Amino acid sequence: MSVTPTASPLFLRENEVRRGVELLFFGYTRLTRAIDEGLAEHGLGRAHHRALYFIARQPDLPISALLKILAITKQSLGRVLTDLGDRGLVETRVGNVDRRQKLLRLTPEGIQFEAQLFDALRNSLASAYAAAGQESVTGFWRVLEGLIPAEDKAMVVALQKDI
Amino acid sequence: MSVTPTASPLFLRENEVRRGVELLFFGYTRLTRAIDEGLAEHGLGRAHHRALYFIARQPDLPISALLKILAITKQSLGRVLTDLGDRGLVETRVGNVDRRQKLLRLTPEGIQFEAQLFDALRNSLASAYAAAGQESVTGFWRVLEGLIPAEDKAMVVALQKDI
DNA sequence: CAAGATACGTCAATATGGCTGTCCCATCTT
DNA sequence: AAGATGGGACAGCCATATTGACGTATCTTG
Repeated sequence: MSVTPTASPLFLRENEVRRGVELLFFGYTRLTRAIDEGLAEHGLGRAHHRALYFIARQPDLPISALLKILAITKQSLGRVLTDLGDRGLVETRVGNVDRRQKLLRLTPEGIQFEAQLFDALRNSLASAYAAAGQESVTGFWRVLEGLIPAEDKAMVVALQKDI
Repeated sequence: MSVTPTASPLFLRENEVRRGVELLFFGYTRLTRAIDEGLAEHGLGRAHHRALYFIARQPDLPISALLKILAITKQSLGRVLTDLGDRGLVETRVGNVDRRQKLLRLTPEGIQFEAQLFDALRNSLASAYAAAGQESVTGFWRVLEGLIPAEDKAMVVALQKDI
């Protein structure tokens, strides 16, 4: 420990914080752009991909769970799910434990389409992982986890528990 | 080196890739939410903040440079800059080397407002950094840098060179 | 100097993805 | 039987992005 008194690290890191803000902005937006072309082929947008992605991740997800994940309104999600249903990418079945629920899953075409989009994400992320090295990947995850508020963390962990 | 042949790491990391996709999604969206309240007080949105942020970062930025950073159209940026100008947060001056250019900078009110928004970002990011530790922060940066296409990297480096 | 390229502004039309508020129905819980 | 919950649907609105076309001032170059 240094003898020199230092101000709280929380208030001494403007440069590091700006760097993080900028890298997050560029990294996130560039990653999402990787799939725009594939989406446009089906006349879909990024909102559709987000739904598709999380349905692929947790088949038989109830609508209420997807609403929590995406943190948008029922109406906004409704339009997206209608589009995906119309294109035969997503289907619903009645919940077996609670018949009010509709459980979402991808159709075979939906599975194939999501996999195609995921390939683009994998190409981008895997090459970033490879360039940075495994220790960096761990750090990448740790920092991002720290950005997720405590009340949302359980949701994210649930997505990843069955990996 | 293992004797067992392994497939290319670029195609064996579905779990790691999905984890990255999800953490980036939640981390990025939660970080951006941290400033919504402050923006709403002025009737502004996230698009305004992005402009404000990069103008704060590089005073006397020409409009063309901001267009490249944000990667949106002139028309979209035009509205944002009009709003910021109307509220007295941003001002322009004619370029001294090239009189066609308009150099953007924040007014004193703009500087103060940007700093207020930045405080919220700093709180979120600094606590994530602190929880993860410095080695993690380095990894976080490295992976995100790997997500930025080569043709955009110079732009990001330019932002950070004067840190 | 004339011609073309560049920086910026602006008009009109359009798309996407969010929002609020309200109301409804089916089903589960108590 | 009453209330809570899961989901759907209506209407209207807002923020942010798009394309294409055109105009003007200024810089660069043959």
